[in-house]
Amino acid sequence: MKKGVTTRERIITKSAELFNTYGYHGCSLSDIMEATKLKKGGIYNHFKNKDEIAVEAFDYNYDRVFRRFRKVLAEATTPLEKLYKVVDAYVSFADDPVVKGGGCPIFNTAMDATNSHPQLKRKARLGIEGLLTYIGIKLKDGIKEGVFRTDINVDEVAGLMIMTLEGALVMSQVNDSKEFVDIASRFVKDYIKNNLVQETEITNT
Amino acid sequence: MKKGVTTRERIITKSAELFNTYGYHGCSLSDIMEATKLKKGGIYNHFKNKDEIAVEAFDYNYDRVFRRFRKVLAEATTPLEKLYKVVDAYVSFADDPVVKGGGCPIFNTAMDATNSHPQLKRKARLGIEGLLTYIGIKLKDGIKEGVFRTDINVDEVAGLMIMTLEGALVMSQVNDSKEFVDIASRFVKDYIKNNLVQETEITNT
Amino acid sequence: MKKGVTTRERIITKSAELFNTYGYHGCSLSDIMEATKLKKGGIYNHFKNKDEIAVEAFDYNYDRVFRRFRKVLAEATTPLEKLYKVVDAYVSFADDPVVKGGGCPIFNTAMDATNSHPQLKRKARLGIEGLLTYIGIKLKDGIKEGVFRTDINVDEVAGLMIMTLEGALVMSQVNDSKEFVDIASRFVKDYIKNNLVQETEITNT
Amino acid sequence: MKKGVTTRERIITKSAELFNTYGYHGCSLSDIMEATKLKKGGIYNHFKNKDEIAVEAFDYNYDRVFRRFRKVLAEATTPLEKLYKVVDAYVSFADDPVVKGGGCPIFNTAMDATNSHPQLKRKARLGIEGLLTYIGIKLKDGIKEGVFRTDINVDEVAGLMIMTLEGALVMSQVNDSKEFVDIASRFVKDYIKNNLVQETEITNT
DNA sequence: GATGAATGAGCCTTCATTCAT
DNA sequence: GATGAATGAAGGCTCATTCAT
Repeated sequence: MKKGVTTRERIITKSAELFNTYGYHGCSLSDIMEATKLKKGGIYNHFKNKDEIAVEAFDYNYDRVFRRFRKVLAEATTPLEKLYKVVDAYVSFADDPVVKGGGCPIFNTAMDATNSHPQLKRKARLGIEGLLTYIGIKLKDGIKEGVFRTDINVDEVAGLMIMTLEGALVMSQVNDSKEFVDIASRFVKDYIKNNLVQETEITNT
Repeated sequence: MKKGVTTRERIITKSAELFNTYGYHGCSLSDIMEATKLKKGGIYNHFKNKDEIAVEAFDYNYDRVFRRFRKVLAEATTPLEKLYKVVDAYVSFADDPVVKGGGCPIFNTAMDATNSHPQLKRKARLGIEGLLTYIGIKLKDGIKEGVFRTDINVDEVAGLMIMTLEGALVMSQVNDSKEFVDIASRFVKDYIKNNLVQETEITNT
Repeated sequence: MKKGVTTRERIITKSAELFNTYGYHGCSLSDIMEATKLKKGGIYNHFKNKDEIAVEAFDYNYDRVFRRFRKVLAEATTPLEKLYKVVDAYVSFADDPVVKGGGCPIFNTAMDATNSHPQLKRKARLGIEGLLTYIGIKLKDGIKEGVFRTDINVDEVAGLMIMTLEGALVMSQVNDSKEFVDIASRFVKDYIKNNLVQETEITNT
Repeated sequence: MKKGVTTRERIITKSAELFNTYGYHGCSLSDIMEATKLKKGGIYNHFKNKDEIAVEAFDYNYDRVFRRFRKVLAEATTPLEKLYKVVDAYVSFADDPVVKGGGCPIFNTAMDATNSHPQLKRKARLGIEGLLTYIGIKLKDGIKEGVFRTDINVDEVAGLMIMTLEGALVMSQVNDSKEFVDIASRFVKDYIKNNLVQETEITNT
């Protein structure tokens, strides 16, 4: 309450950045110590081990991702706008990272943990399911409202959007350029417009 | 002399697997020792440090990726077939990994090294450029032969194919299922058919 | 807090002996571990690396040298007595080493570090300057009090005393005998008596 | 015979420099490998271990010291000149080291080996005895020829000359200046003139 | 006579963790 | 709730040495 954030939160915040930047094995407790200005004991007072920190840091980063989505989608009103904004949110990851280290922390963790940290892998998997669900809901809403075609495979479309935009993020990160996210953004938006949107009016006229 | 080369290759082969599986920081020299049945000194007789191993391991994996592409594309004759086979090659990464640990080692390295290993990051970037170039050539060949539309943006299309398929690979890995690569495969192939291929017959009639 | 200081001091004390005995490269952290009954981590809690230990160990030994000087000179009252006692202090280095390993730690470090450890070399140089200054002060005091001749070159005389006595210490050490320090002692004392002391009586008569 | 020097000699020459520069523990076989452009095996063909190299390197350096003495004394004819030249030889160690690393290799080894390498310590002791004997002979020759006083203690004088000049060398090395050897040189020469030379003529007249 | 390949022990340093204070 | 002090294991790397070729 003192400074608005508890020590525990500070540890999570800082290590969330570190884990997203360097990965689980690339980030040591000394790094966390330095970042939090705490000593070993101070950290272990709040967490029983590094894994626990990593797991909570993931949760924190996961939350940040969805905060970003909600924030970017806030002003959108129609399902189409909302879906466009989902794309914009992904683009924003490149301009203004949700967390230091860049990219999408969910995807970053997925790659980092797949073969080395079952617990984090599981979290990452659930995280991606979360993304799928989130986008899925936007799609379903649009279908319900008659904006999107009724024959679209929601899971597939959501999956395609995610893989394209996430893949683009990685490529942009390693390339130090926004080029690929921009390409992905345009492509996905075109795809939405051309393949998801009901062409009722146009056809009818 | 023969033996030295063999040992060196064994070190590279084994550590290529280890680095692809656990990442640079997640794979220790002890791991390499165990995998190669060598002692530390034996390893350091062939490489001056861990970085050198990692770099050569990347080169090895990079080569494996393109060997796979060439192998899968071997029987394809037309540019369209070739492009389809590029997709199939990516799908094959999920069925039968080019290297232990799964996924695409170029992409894996990209994520692993982005914030922690400039040299590997550069290699990964060049690796992705290699992928872009490779697919770009297939596209250009198709355009030249009149199979693909002349107005396609080669770089963009190549980029889109890669980001989609690579993204799908990561999602499949963390999900322990081929689901997403299959979706990506179908999608990309449809895209090729519907958006890249010249619609000569239709036009002709 | 008390305990930490104690441990830190123990590390310095013990490694001061080891460095003086075996030199920087001849003394390993394992040696320090054994001497301090600490594990590596325990040592690195107090020092960031071997160099830092070596530097502080030098400071400690430097201090011991001057403590010895002060102790031996404590009872001396006149400048002449004091200068004699400086010689005695050097002799005492052979009988009862200021620090395990024997000789003069300042000189030992000088030789050990000259070509391999710039930081320690600098410390050793400053250490020798300290010796020169210390003896220089005794000489100047004697001059001021009219005991020593006014025309003596203080720096030269101090330098000559040091080089002779230090050289003798090394020779005695390698020879396992006090022979050379005794020779040096007698010589330097004669030199003081015959060349530094004002011959007032003779002149007066 | 090929290049005038055998491989064995090259190993000794190079490692003699290295040992004099860095000391026994500060010089590794890798350093010797690099300096000799040989591989491990190539070195171990000629020496059974590092100690053997170090011992022979010492002998080589010892020889170089006496070669220098002989060279500098070559033109001297009278015992007095010869003794002066002994001093000059020592001074030359500072201007033009007998062996890379500087100083007097005998003294350097003495300090390096005293507490850590009995075999080398013994060699260094014998080396210093050699210096004592060498200077002793010059003194005895001078006494025999009536140039030096008959009552001088040959061993003591030789010892004093050595400790002073060697001590000065160390101080000059750590100080990166010739200052102290010059002081020592002047002092020892004065001492020779004033205390060793027979004052027959002066007294007689 | 030289190299190449390998080893076991040791180097300095950092790791994650514990626990008394 | 935080620190200080300690640990055992492991990190990457170099050591001196051996021996088949």
